Amino acid sequence: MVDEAQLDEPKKVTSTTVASSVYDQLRLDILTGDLRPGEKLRSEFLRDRYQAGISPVREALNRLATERLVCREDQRGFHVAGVSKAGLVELTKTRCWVEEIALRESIEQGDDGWEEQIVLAFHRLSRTPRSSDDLTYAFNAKWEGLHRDFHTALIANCGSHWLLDFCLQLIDQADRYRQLAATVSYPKRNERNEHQDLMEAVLARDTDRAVALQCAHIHKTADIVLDANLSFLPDEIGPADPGRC
Amino acid sequence: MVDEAQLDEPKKVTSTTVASSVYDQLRLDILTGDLRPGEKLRSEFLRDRYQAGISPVREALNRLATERLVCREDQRGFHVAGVSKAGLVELTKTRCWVEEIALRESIEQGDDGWEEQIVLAFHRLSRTPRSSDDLTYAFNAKWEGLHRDFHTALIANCGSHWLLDFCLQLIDQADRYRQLAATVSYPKRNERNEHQDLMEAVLARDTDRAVALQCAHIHKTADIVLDANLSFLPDEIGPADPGRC
DNA sequence: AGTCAATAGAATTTGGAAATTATTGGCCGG
DNA sequence: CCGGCCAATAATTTCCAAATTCTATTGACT
Repeated sequence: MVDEAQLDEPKKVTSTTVASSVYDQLRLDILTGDLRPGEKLRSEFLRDRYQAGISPVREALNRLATERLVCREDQRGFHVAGVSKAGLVELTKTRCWVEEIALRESIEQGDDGWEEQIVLAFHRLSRTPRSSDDLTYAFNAKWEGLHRDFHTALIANCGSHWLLDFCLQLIDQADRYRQLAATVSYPKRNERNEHQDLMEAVLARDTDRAVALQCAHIHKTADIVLDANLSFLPDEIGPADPGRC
Repeated sequence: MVDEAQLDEPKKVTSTTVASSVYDQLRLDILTGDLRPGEKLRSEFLRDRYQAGISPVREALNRLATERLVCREDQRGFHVAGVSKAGLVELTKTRCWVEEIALRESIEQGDDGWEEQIVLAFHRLSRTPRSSDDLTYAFNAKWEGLHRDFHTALIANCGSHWLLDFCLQLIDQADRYRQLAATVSYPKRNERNEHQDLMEAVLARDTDRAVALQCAHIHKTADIVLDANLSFLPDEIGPADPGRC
Protein backbone atom coordinates (compact mmCIF):
# COMPACT_ATOMS: atom_id res chain seq x y z
CA MET A 1 0.00 0.00 0.00
CA VAL A 2 1.77 3.05 -1.29
CA ASP A 3 -1.29 5.12 -1.88
CA GLU A 4 -0.14 8.11 0.14
CA ALA A 5 2.29 8.85 -2.68
CA GLN A 6 0.69 12.05 -3.88
CA LEU A 7 1.82 14.32 -1.11
CA ASP A 8 0.89 17.41 -3.05
CA GLU A 9 -2.54 17.48 -1.54
CA PRO A 10 -2.65 17.35 2.22
CA LYS A 11 -6.30 16.47 2.35
CA LYS A 12 -8.12 14.48 -0.28
CA VAL A 13 -9.23 16.73 -3.14
CA THR A 14 -12.56 15.00 -3.08
CA SER A 15 -13.92 14.90 -6.57
CA THR A 16 -17.34 16.32 -7.02
CA THR A 17 -18.77 12.89 -6.58
CA VAL A 18 -17.91 9.81 -4.55
CA ALA A 19 -18.08 7.65 -7.65
CA SER A 20 -15.53 9.83 -9.42
CA SER A 21 -13.30 9.79 -6.38
CA VAL A 22 -13.38 6.00 -6.21
CA TYR A 23 -12.76 5.93 -9.94
CA ASP A 24 -9.64 8.06 -9.57
CA GLN A 25 -8.24 6.03 -6.69
CA LEU A 26 -9.02 2.68 -8.24
CA ARG A 27 -7.52 3.74 -11.54
CA LEU A 28 -4.33 4.84 -9.80
CA ASP A 29 -4.13 1.64 -7.77
CA ILE A 30 -4.33 -0.37 -10.97
CA LEU A 31 -1.81 1.76 -12.85
CA THR A 32 0.72 1.58 -10.03
CA GLY A 33 0.28 -2.17 -9.78
CA ASP A 34 -0.93 -1.86 -6.22
CA LEU A 35 -3.83 -3.97 -7.36
CA ARG A 36 -2.21 -6.71 -9.39
CA PRO A 37 -3.21 -7.88 -12.86
CA GLY A 38 -5.94 -10.48 -12.85
CA GLU A 39 -6.80 -9.85 -9.21
CA LYS A 40 -10.44 -10.24 -8.32
CA LEU A 41 -12.25 -7.10 -7.29
CA ARG A 42 -14.93 -7.96 -4.78
CA SER A 43 -17.50 -5.32 -3.96
CA GLU A 44 -17.04 -5.61 -0.23
CA PHE A 45 -13.26 -5.42 -0.47
CA LEU A 46 -13.41 -2.21 -2.50
CA ARG A 47 -16.14 -0.85 -0.27
CA ASP A 48 -13.84 -1.13 2.72
CA ARG A 49 -10.71 -0.02 0.88
CA TYR A 50 -12.18 3.24 -0.37
CA GLN A 51 -14.70 3.82 2.42
CA ALA A 52 -17.62 4.19 0.07
CA GLY A 53 -20.93 2.52 -0.61
CA ILE A 54 -21.48 -0.21 -3.11
CA SER A 55 -23.17 1.97 -5.71
CA PRO A 56 -20.27 4.34 -6.37
CA VAL A 57 -17.83 1.41 -6.34
CA ARG A 58 -19.87 -0.32 -8.99
CA GLU A 59 -20.00 2.89 -11.05
CA ALA A 60 -16.24 3.22 -10.97
CA LEU A 61 -15.83 -0.41 -11.99
CA ASN A 62 -18.15 0.01 -14.94
CA ARG A 63 -16.29 3.08 -16.15
CA LEU A 64 -12.94 1.35 -15.89
CA ALA A 65 -14.30 -1.72 -17.63
CA THR A 66 -15.03 0.21 -20.82
CA GLU A 67 -11.50 1.59 -20.62
CA ARG A 68 -10.19 -1.96 -20.35
CA LEU A 69 -8.37 -1.43 -17.10
CA VAL A 70 -10.94 -3.67 -15.49
CA CYS A 71 -12.53 -6.77 -16.92
CA ARG A 72 -16.21 -7.48 -16.40
CA GLU A 73 -18.04 -10.77 -16.74
CA ASP A 74 -21.77 -10.68 -16.27
CA GLN A 75 -22.81 -12.34 -13.03
CA ARG A 76 -19.19 -13.10 -12.21
CA GLY A 77 -17.95 -9.74 -11.08
CA PHE A 78 -14.85 -7.77 -11.92
CA HIS A 79 -11.12 -8.43 -12.24
CA VAL A 80 -8.15 -6.18 -12.77
CA ALA A 81 -7.30 -6.50 -16.45
CA GLY A 82 -4.69 -9.15 -17.11
CA VAL A 83 -1.28 -8.73 -18.71
CA SER A 84 0.83 -10.86 -21.01
CA LYS A 85 3.80 -10.63 -23.34
CA ALA A 86 1.53 -11.07 -26.34
CA GLY A 87 -0.74 -8.35 -25.01
CA LEU A 88 2.17 -5.97 -24.59
CA VAL A 89 3.40 -6.64 -28.11
CA GLU A 90 -0.05 -5.94 -29.51
CA LEU A 91 -0.37 -2.81 -27.42
CA THR A 92 3.03 -1.54 -28.53
CA LYS A 93 2.24 -2.12 -32.18
CA THR A 94 -1.03 -0.26 -31.87
CA ARG A 95 0.57 2.66 -30.06
CA CYS A 96 3.13 3.12 -32.82
CA TRP A 97 0.40 3.13 -35.44
CA VAL A 98 -1.92 5.63 -33.91
CA GLU A 99 0.60 7.87 -32.22
CA GLU A 100 2.36 8.21 -35.54
CA ILE A 101 -0.77 9.63 -37.11
CA ALA A 102 -1.38 11.87 -34.16
CA LEU A 103 2.16 13.21 -34.21
CA ARG A 104 2.21 13.81 -37.96
CA GLU A 105 -1.04 15.73 -37.88
CA SER A 106 -0.04 17.58 -34.76
CA ILE A 107 3.22 18.76 -36.30
CA GLU A 108 1.54 19.70 -39.54
CA GLN A 109 -1.10 21.83 -37.87
CA GLY A 110 0.91 22.95 -34.90
CA ASP A 111 1.05 26.64 -33.99
CA ASP A 112 3.10 28.77 -31.63
CA GLY A 113 0.97 28.01 -28.59
CA TRP A 114 1.38 24.30 -29.21
CA GLU A 115 5.18 24.65 -29.38
CA GLU A 116 5.23 26.60 -26.15
CA GLN A 117 3.22 23.94 -24.36
CA ILE A 118 5.74 21.32 -25.45
CA VAL A 119 8.70 23.33 -24.22
CA LEU A 120 6.94 23.97 -20.95
CA ALA A 121 6.00 20.34 -20.46
CA PHE A 122 9.55 19.22 -21.16
CA HIS A 123 10.99 21.74 -18.74
CA ARG A 124 8.74 20.61 -15.95
CA LEU A 125 9.38 16.96 -16.64
CA SER A 126 13.15 17.33 -16.73
CA ARG A 127 13.17 18.95 -13.30
CA THR A 128 11.34 16.09 -11.65
CA PRO A 129 12.93 12.84 -10.51
CA ARG A 130 11.67 9.61 -11.96
CA SER A 131 11.49 7.99 -8.57
CA SER A 132 10.39 9.61 -5.36
CA ASP A 133 13.22 7.76 -3.64
CA ASP A 134 16.88 8.33 -4.49
CA LEU A 135 18.18 4.79 -4.28
CA THR A 136 15.38 2.41 -4.97
CA TYR A 137 12.38 2.83 -7.21
CA ALA A 138 9.22 4.32 -5.77
CA PHE A 139 6.22 5.45 -7.77
CA ASN A 140 6.32 9.21 -8.24
CA ALA A 141 2.87 10.47 -9.11
CA LYS A 142 4.21 13.90 -10.05
CA TRP A 143 6.68 12.53 -12.58
CA GLU A 144 4.06 10.20 -14.03
CA GLY A 145 1.67 13.08 -14.50
CA LEU A 146 4.27 15.30 -16.12
CA HIS A 147 5.47 12.48 -18.35
CA ARG A 148 1.97 11.93 -19.54
CA ASP A 149 1.56 15.68 -20.04
CA PHE A 150 4.70 15.84 -22.18
CA HIS A 151 3.64 13.09 -24.54
CA THR A 152 0.16 14.54 -24.64
CA ALA A 153 1.49 17.96 -25.55
CA LEU A 154 3.28 16.52 -28.59
CA ILE A 155 0.12 15.06 -30.10
CA ALA A 156 -2.38 17.53 -28.67
CA ASN A 157 -2.75 19.42 -31.92
CA CYS A 158 -3.70 16.43 -34.03
CA GLY A 159 -7.16 17.86 -34.57
CA SER A 160 -9.14 14.88 -33.31
CA HIS A 161 -10.47 14.41 -29.81
CA TRP A 162 -11.13 10.79 -30.75
CA LEU A 163 -7.56 10.06 -31.68
CA LEU A 164 -6.18 11.94 -28.72
CA ASP A 165 -8.38 10.08 -26.27
CA PHE A 166 -7.47 6.80 -27.86
CA CYS A 167 -3.77 7.54 -27.53
CA LEU A 168 -4.24 8.44 -23.88
CA GLN A 169 -6.04 5.21 -23.22
CA LEU A 170 -3.19 3.23 -24.75
CA ILE A 171 -0.65 5.25 -22.80
CA ASP A 172 -2.47 4.30 -19.59
CA GLN A 173 -2.16 0.67 -20.51
CA ALA A 174 1.51 1.00 -21.34
CA ASP A 175 2.17 2.86 -18.11
CA ARG A 176 0.85 -0.09 -16.19
CA TYR A 177 3.31 -2.43 -17.85
CA ARG A 178 6.07 0.09 -17.20
CA GLN A 179 5.26 0.15 -13.48
CA LEU A 180 5.33 -3.61 -13.28
CA ALA A 181 8.84 -3.65 -14.69
CA ALA A 182 10.13 -0.62 -12.79
CA THR A 183 9.85 -2.39 -9.46
CA VAL A 184 12.25 -5.03 -10.75
CA SER A 185 14.77 -3.28 -12.97
CA TYR A 186 15.56 0.35 -12.27
CA PRO A 187 17.19 2.51 -13.43
CA LYS A 188 18.28 1.32 -16.80
CA ARG A 189 17.57 4.20 -19.05
CA ASN A 190 18.24 7.82 -19.78
CA GLU A 191 14.76 8.95 -20.52
CA ARG A 192 15.61 12.61 -20.41
CA ASN A 193 17.75 12.42 -23.53
CA GLU A 194 15.13 10.47 -25.38
CA HIS A 195 12.55 13.10 -24.57
CA GLN A 196 14.87 15.94 -25.50
CA ASP A 197 15.73 14.44 -28.89
CA LEU A 198 12.09 13.85 -29.58
CA MET A 199 11.15 17.38 -28.61
CA GLU A 200 13.86 18.92 -30.77
CA ALA A 201 12.81 16.94 -33.82
CA VAL A 202 9.23 18.02 -33.28
CA LEU A 203 10.09 21.69 -32.84
CA ALA A 204 12.30 21.51 -35.94
CA ARG A 205 9.26 20.15 -37.77
CA ASP A 206 11.33 17.17 -38.85
CA THR A 207 8.28 14.94 -38.99
CA ASP A 208 9.89 11.71 -40.14
CA ARG A 209 12.61 11.89 -37.54
CA ALA A 210 10.14 12.76 -34.80
CA VAL A 211 7.94 9.82 -35.73
CA ALA A 212 10.92 7.47 -35.77
CA LEU A 213 12.06 8.67 -32.37
CA GLN A 214 8.61 8.38 -30.90
CA CYS A 215 8.24 4.86 -32.25
CA ALA A 216 11.65 3.91 -30.86
CA HIS A 217 10.70 5.41 -27.50
CA ILE A 218 7.55 3.32 -27.39
CA HIS A 219 9.39 0.17 -28.36
CA LYS A 220 12.13 0.74 -25.84
CA THR A 221 9.59 0.96 -23.06
CA ALA A 222 8.15 -2.35 -24.15
CA ASP A 223 11.56 -4.01 -24.53
CA ILE A 224 12.54 -3.09 -21.00
CA VAL A 225 9.44 -4.80 -19.72
CA LEU A 226 9.98 -7.87 -21.89
CA ASP A 227 13.66 -8.11 -20.97
CA ALA A 228 12.88 -7.97 -17.29
CA ASN A 229 11.57 -11.53 -17.56
CA LEU A 230 8.88 -10.92 -15.03
CA SER A 231 7.80 -14.15 -13.44
CA PHE A 232 4.15 -13.12 -13.35
CA LEU A 233 4.00 -12.13 -17.02
CA PRO A 234 2.60 -15.03 -19.06
CA ASP A 235 3.41 -15.43 -22.73
CA GLU A 236 -0.10 -15.67 -24.06
CA ILE A 237 -3.15 -13.53 -23.62
CA GLY A 238 -5.13 -14.88 -20.71
CA PRO A 239 -8.83 -14.95 -19.90
CA ALA A 240 -8.81 -11.58 -18.15
CA ASP A 241 -6.87 -9.68 -20.79
CA PRO A 242 -8.34 -6.58 -22.30
CA GLY A 243 -9.77 -7.33 -25.71
CA ARG A 244 -10.91 -10.73 -24.60
CA CYS A 245 -13.78 -9.84 -22.33
CA MET B 1 -23.32 -13.93 -35.47
CA VAL B 2 -25.27 -10.87 -34.61
CA ASP B 3 -28.51 -11.40 -36.43
CA GLU B 4 -30.17 -14.44 -34.95
CA ALA B 5 -32.10 -12.62 -32.30
CA GLN B 6 -34.05 -10.74 -34.92
CA LEU B 7 -35.53 -13.77 -36.64
CA ASP B 8 -36.18 -16.25 -33.91
CA GLU B 9 -37.35 -14.07 -31.11
CA PRO B 10 -39.58 -11.12 -31.75
CA LYS B 11 -38.96 -10.14 -28.20
CA LYS B 12 -35.38 -9.88 -27.12
CA VAL B 13 -33.52 -12.75 -25.53
CA THR B 14 -32.88 -10.93 -22.30
CA SER B 15 -29.20 -10.49 -21.65
CA THR B 16 -27.72 -12.23 -18.70
CA THR B 17 -28.10 -9.11 -16.66
CA VAL B 18 -30.64 -6.31 -16.46
CA ALA B 19 -27.91 -3.70 -16.70
CA SER B 20 -26.62 -5.23 -19.93
CA SER B 21 -30.12 -5.39 -21.31
CA VAL B 22 -30.75 -1.73 -20.56
CA TYR B 23 -27.36 -0.96 -22.07
CA ASP B 24 -28.30 -2.72 -25.31
CA GLN B 25 -31.68 -1.03 -25.59
CA LEU B 26 -30.42 2.40 -24.67
CA ARG B 27 -27.54 2.12 -27.10
CA LEU B 28 -29.93 1.15 -29.87
CA ASP B 29 -32.32 3.98 -29.04
CA ILE B 30 -29.45 6.44 -29.32
CA LEU B 31 -28.10 4.98 -32.54
CA THR B 32 -31.50 5.02 -34.21
CA GLY B 33 -32.08 8.59 -33.13
CA ASP B 34 -35.10 7.55 -31.11
CA LEU B 35 -33.48 9.44 -28.30
CA ARG B 36 -32.33 12.65 -29.86
CA PRO B 37 -28.88 14.23 -29.61
CA GLY B 38 -28.49 16.45 -26.58
CA GLU B 39 -31.65 15.15 -24.95
CA LYS B 40 -31.56 14.93 -21.19
CA LEU B 41 -31.68 11.44 -19.74
CA ARG B 42 -33.49 11.53 -16.41
CA SER B 43 -33.24 8.47 -14.19
CA GLU B 44 -36.95 8.20 -13.67
CA PHE B 45 -37.71 8.54 -17.37
CA LEU B 46 -35.34 5.71 -18.25
CA ARG B 47 -36.55 3.66 -15.31
CA ASP B 48 -40.06 3.73 -16.72
CA ARG B 49 -39.01 3.34 -20.35
CA TYR B 50 -37.02 0.16 -19.78
CA GLN B 51 -38.90 -1.19 -16.78
CA ALA B 52 -35.83 -1.51 -14.62
CA GLY B 53 -34.49 -0.16 -11.37
CA ILE B 54 -32.28 2.88 -11.07
CA SER B 55 -29.06 0.95 -10.48
CA PRO B 56 -28.97 -0.93 -13.79
CA VAL B 57 -29.99 2.23 -15.62
CA ARG B 58 -27.12 4.06 -14.03
CA GLU B 59 -24.72 1.27 -14.95
CA ALA B 60 -25.77 1.40 -18.57
CA LEU B 61 -25.36 5.18 -18.62
CA ASN B 62 -21.87 4.95 -17.19
CA ARG B 63 -20.83 2.40 -19.77
CA LEU B 64 -22.20 4.48 -22.62
CA ALA B 65 -20.55 7.59 -21.25
CA THR B 66 -17.08 6.10 -21.64
CA GLU B 67 -18.04 5.18 -25.22
CA ARG B 68 -19.10 8.78 -25.80
CA LEU B 69 -22.63 7.96 -26.81
CA VAL B 70 -23.76 9.57 -23.58
CA CYS B 71 -22.36 12.65 -21.91
CA ARG B 72 -21.96 12.77 -18.13
CA GLU B 73 -21.60 15.80 -15.91
CA ASP B 74 -21.03 15.13 -12.26
CA GLN B 75 -24.06 16.05 -10.18
CA ARG B 76 -25.94 17.14 -13.26
CA GLY B 77 -26.86 13.84 -14.77
CA PHE B 78 -26.63 12.48 -18.28
CA HIS B 79 -27.40 13.68 -21.81
CA VAL B 80 -27.42 11.95 -25.15
CA ALA B 81 -24.18 12.96 -26.84
CA GLY B 82 -24.57 15.99 -29.06
CA VAL B 83 -23.92 16.24 -32.77
CA SER B 84 -22.56 18.96 -35.03
CA LYS B 85 -21.12 19.46 -38.48
CA ALA B 86 -17.69 20.10 -37.01
CA GLY B 87 -18.02 16.94 -34.94
CA LEU B 88 -18.93 14.91 -38.00
CA VAL B 89 -15.97 16.27 -39.95
CA GLU B 90 -13.62 15.38 -37.11
CA LEU B 91 -15.15 11.95 -36.80
CA THR B 92 -14.85 11.29 -40.52
CA LYS B 93 -11.25 12.35 -40.60
CA THR B 94 -10.41 10.08 -37.70
CA ARG B 95 -12.22 7.12 -39.24
CA CYS B 96 -10.22 7.43 -42.44
CA TRP B 97 -6.97 7.53 -40.50
CA VAL B 98 -7.51 4.53 -38.29
CA GLU B 99 -9.54 2.37 -40.65
CA GLU B 100 -6.80 2.78 -43.22
CA ILE B 101 -4.28 1.26 -40.84
CA ALA B 102 -6.67 -1.49 -39.88
CA LEU B 103 -7.41 -2.36 -43.49
CA ARG B 104 -3.78 -2.33 -44.57
CA GLU B 105 -2.73 -4.63 -41.76
CA SER B 106 -5.75 -6.82 -42.23
CA ILE B 107 -5.02 -7.33 -45.92
CA GLU B 108 -1.36 -7.94 -45.26
CA GLN B 109 -1.99 -10.61 -42.65
CA GLY B 110 -5.26 -11.94 -44.02
CA ASP B 111 -5.69 -15.69 -44.49
CA ASP B 112 -8.25 -17.90 -46.21
CA GLY B 113 -10.68 -17.90 -43.32
CA TRP B 114 -10.64 -14.12 -43.28
CA GLU B 115 -11.46 -13.96 -47.00
CA GLU B 116 -14.34 -16.37 -46.55
CA GLN B 117 -15.82 -14.30 -43.75
CA ILE B 118 -15.78 -11.26 -46.01
CA VAL B 119 -17.51 -13.06 -48.85
CA LEU B 120 -20.08 -14.42 -46.45
CA ALA B 121 -20.72 -11.04 -44.84
CA PHE B 122 -21.15 -9.40 -48.25
CA HIS B 123 -23.55 -12.10 -49.40
CA ARG B 124 -25.76 -11.70 -46.37
CA LEU B 125 -25.69 -7.93 -46.58
CA SER B 126 -26.58 -7.82 -50.27
CA ARG B 127 -29.68 -9.95 -49.67
CA THR B 128 -31.07 -7.64 -47.05
CA PRO B 129 -33.00 -4.45 -47.74
CA ARG B 130 -31.66 -1.20 -46.40
CA SER B 131 -35.05 -0.17 -45.11
CA SER B 132 -37.60 -2.42 -43.51
CA ASP B 133 -40.27 -0.53 -45.49
CA ASP B 134 -40.37 -0.48 -49.29
CA LEU B 135 -41.35 3.11 -49.90
CA THR B 136 -40.22 5.22 -47.02
CA TYR B 137 -37.22 4.79 -44.79
CA ALA B 138 -37.55 2.71 -41.66
CA PHE B 139 -34.70 1.55 -39.49
CA ASN B 140 -33.81 -2.05 -40.30
CA ALA B 141 -31.89 -3.57 -37.41
CA LYS B 142 -30.94 -6.61 -39.48
CA TRP B 143 -29.35 -4.56 -42.26
CA GLU B 144 -27.55 -2.38 -39.75
CA GLY B 145 -26.10 -5.42 -38.03
CA LEU B 146 -25.00 -7.02 -41.30
CA HIS B 147 -23.54 -3.74 -42.54
CA ARG B 148 -21.51 -3.46 -39.40
CA ASP B 149 -20.46 -7.10 -39.74
CA PHE B 150 -19.26 -6.53 -43.29
CA HIS B 151 -17.07 -3.59 -42.46
CA THR B 152 -15.83 -5.41 -39.38
CA ALA B 153 -14.91 -8.46 -41.44
CA LEU B 154 -12.68 -6.34 -43.67
CA ILE B 155 -10.55 -5.06 -40.81
CA ALA B 156 -10.96 -8.02 -38.45
CA ASN B 157 -7.52 -9.40 -39.21
CA CYS B 158 -5.59 -6.25 -38.37
CA GLY B 159 -3.96 -7.99 -35.43
CA SER B 160 -4.98 -5.51 -32.75
CA HIS B 161 -8.01 -5.76 -30.52
CA TRP B 162 -7.38 -2.17 -29.56
CA LEU B 163 -7.55 -0.86 -33.08
CA LEU B 164 -10.53 -3.00 -33.96
CA ASP B 165 -12.49 -1.84 -30.95
CA PHE B 166 -11.63 1.74 -31.67
CA CYS B 167 -12.86 1.42 -35.24
CA LEU B 168 -16.11 -0.11 -34.03
CA GLN B 169 -16.63 2.74 -31.63
CA LEU B 170 -16.20 5.26 -34.40
CA ILE B 171 -18.50 3.27 -36.67
CA ASP B 172 -21.18 3.48 -33.99
CA GLN B 173 -20.82 7.22 -33.92
CA ALA B 174 -20.99 7.48 -37.70
CA ASP B 175 -24.03 5.23 -37.82
CA ARG B 176 -25.87 7.64 -35.59
CA TYR B 177 -25.22 10.51 -37.98
CA ARG B 178 -26.30 8.28 -40.85
CA GLN B 179 -29.61 7.53 -39.18
CA LEU B 180 -30.28 11.19 -38.57
CA ALA B 181 -29.90 11.89 -42.28
CA ALA B 182 -31.70 8.77 -43.51
CA THR B 183 -35.01 9.92 -42.13
CA VAL B 184 -34.75 13.03 -44.31
CA SER B 185 -33.10 11.97 -47.56
CA TYR B 186 -33.55 8.40 -48.73
CA PRO B 187 -32.61 6.67 -50.94
CA LYS B 188 -29.85 8.53 -52.62
CA ARG B 189 -27.16 5.96 -52.97
CA ASN B 190 -26.22 2.60 -54.36
CA GLU B 191 -24.42 1.19 -51.40
CA ARG B 192 -24.32 -2.33 -52.76
CA ASN B 193 -21.93 -1.37 -55.57
CA GLU B 194 -19.70 0.51 -53.20
CA HIS B 195 -19.45 -2.50 -50.97
CA GLN B 196 -18.84 -4.86 -53.87
CA ASP B 197 -16.02 -2.74 -55.31
CA LEU B 198 -14.46 -2.51 -51.89
CA MET B 199 -14.69 -6.23 -51.33
CA GLU B 200 -13.18 -7.07 -54.71
CA ALA B 201 -10.24 -4.76 -54.15
CA VAL B 202 -9.64 -6.34 -50.77
CA LEU B 203 -9.85 -9.92 -52.07
CA ALA B 204 -7.51 -8.97 -54.93
CA ARG B 205 -5.11 -7.72 -52.25
CA ASP B 206 -5.01 -4.37 -54.03
CA THR B 207 -4.30 -2.54 -50.81
CA ASP B 208 -4.02 0.99 -52.13
CA ARG B 209 -7.23 0.75 -54.10
CA ALA B 210 -9.06 -0.82 -51.20
CA VAL B 211 -7.94 1.93 -48.86
CA ALA B 212 -8.98 4.58 -51.34
CA LEU B 213 -12.41 3.02 -51.77
CA GLN B 214 -12.90 2.65 -48.03
CA CYS B 215 -11.95 6.26 -47.48
CA ALA B 216 -14.31 7.39 -50.23
CA HIS B 217 -17.08 5.28 -48.71
CA ILE B 218 -16.59 6.91 -45.35
CA HIS B 219 -16.53 10.38 -46.85
CA LYS B 220 -19.62 9.76 -48.93
CA THR B 221 -21.56 8.78 -45.83
CA ALA B 222 -20.52 12.02 -44.21
CA ASP B 223 -21.29 14.12 -47.27
CA ILE B 224 -24.82 12.79 -47.48
CA VAL B 225 -25.40 13.88 -43.91
CA LEU B 226 -23.85 17.29 -44.47
CA ASP B 227 -25.76 17.84 -47.72
CA ALA B 228 -29.05 17.01 -46.06
CA ASN B 229 -28.86 20.39 -44.31
CA LEU B 230 -30.45 19.06 -41.19
CA SER B 231 -32.08 21.84 -39.25
CA PHE B 232 -31.06 20.36 -35.91
CA LEU B 233 -27.40 19.95 -36.84
CA PRO B 234 -25.42 22.95 -35.55
CA ASP B 235 -22.18 24.02 -37.18
CA GLU B 236 -19.98 24.03 -34.14
CA ILE B 237 -19.30 21.48 -31.45
CA GLY B 238 -21.70 22.11 -28.60
CA PRO B 239 -21.48 21.59 -24.86
CA ALA B 240 -22.77 18.00 -24.99
CA ASP B 241 -20.54 16.80 -27.82
CA PRO B 242 -18.32 13.82 -27.30
CA GLY B 243 -14.74 14.89 -26.64
CA ARG B 244 -15.93 17.91 -24.77
CA CYS B 245 -17.24 16.37 -21.61
C1' DA C 1 -34.29 48.05 -13.56
C1' DG C 2 -30.66 44.93 -12.20
C1' DT C 3 -28.09 42.10 -8.90
C1' DC C 4 -27.90 39.10 -5.30
C1' DA C 5 -29.51 35.99 -1.58
C1' DA C 6 -32.66 32.79 0.33
C1' DT C 7 -35.89 29.20 -0.24
C1' DA C 8 -38.67 25.56 -2.15
C1' DG C 9 -38.77 22.00 -5.38
C1' DA C 10 -36.69 18.64 -8.50
C1' DA C 11 -33.07 15.60 -9.73
C1' DT C 12 -28.96 13.14 -8.80
C1' DT C 13 -26.23 10.40 -5.86
C1' DT C 14 -25.54 7.12 -2.20
C1' DG C 15 -25.92 3.17 1.18
C1' DG C 16 -27.62 -1.02 2.50
C1' DA C 17 -30.81 -4.82 2.37
C1' DA C 18 -33.26 -8.20 -0.52
C1' DA C 19 -33.27 -11.15 -4.53
C1' DT C 20 -30.90 -13.58 -7.95
C1' DT C 21 -27.14 -16.25 -9.49
C1' DA C 22 -22.60 -18.62 -9.29
C1' DT C 23 -19.52 -21.58 -6.60
C1' DT C 24 -18.14 -24.92 -3.35
C1' DG C 25 -18.15 -29.29 -1.11
C1' DG C 26 -20.29 -33.53 -0.07
C1' DC C 27 -23.05 -37.51 -1.46
C1' DC C 28 -24.62 -41.06 -4.29
C1' DG C 29 -24.46 -44.22 -8.09
C1' DG C 30 -21.82 -46.30 -11.73
C1' DC D 1 -11.98 -44.18 -8.31
C1' DC D 2 -14.51 -41.06 -11.15
C1' DG D 3 -18.30 -38.13 -12.60
C1' DG D 4 -22.70 -36.14 -12.09
C1' DC D 5 -26.22 -34.24 -8.83
C1' DC D 6 -27.76 -31.59 -4.97
C1' DA D 7 -27.57 -28.68 -0.92
C1' DA D 8 -25.11 -24.92 1.44
C1' DT D 9 -22.50 -20.94 0.99
C1' DA D 10 -20.64 -16.89 -1.11
C1' DA D 11 -20.84 -13.21 -4.35
C1' DT D 12 -23.12 -10.38 -7.56
C1' DT D 13 -26.96 -7.77 -8.98
C1' DT D 14 -31.03 -5.11 -8.11
C1' DC D 15 -34.37 -2.19 -5.81
C1' DC D 16 -35.60 1.58 -3.08
C1' DA D 17 -35.55 5.34 0.13
C1' DA D 18 -32.69 8.76 2.48
C1' DA D 19 -29.28 12.32 1.86
C1' DT D 20 -26.99 15.49 -0.95
C1' DT D 21 -26.76 18.76 -4.58
C1' DC D 22 -28.50 21.50 -8.24
C1' DT D 23 -32.19 24.64 -10.37
C1' DA D 24 -35.81 27.94 -10.52
C1' DT D 25 -38.37 31.42 -8.32
C1' DT D 26 -39.25 34.98 -5.30
C1' DG D 27 -38.24 39.05 -2.81
C1' DA D 28 -35.10 42.43 -0.84
C1' DC D 29 -31.58 45.73 -1.66
C1' DT D 30 -28.55 48.96 -4.35
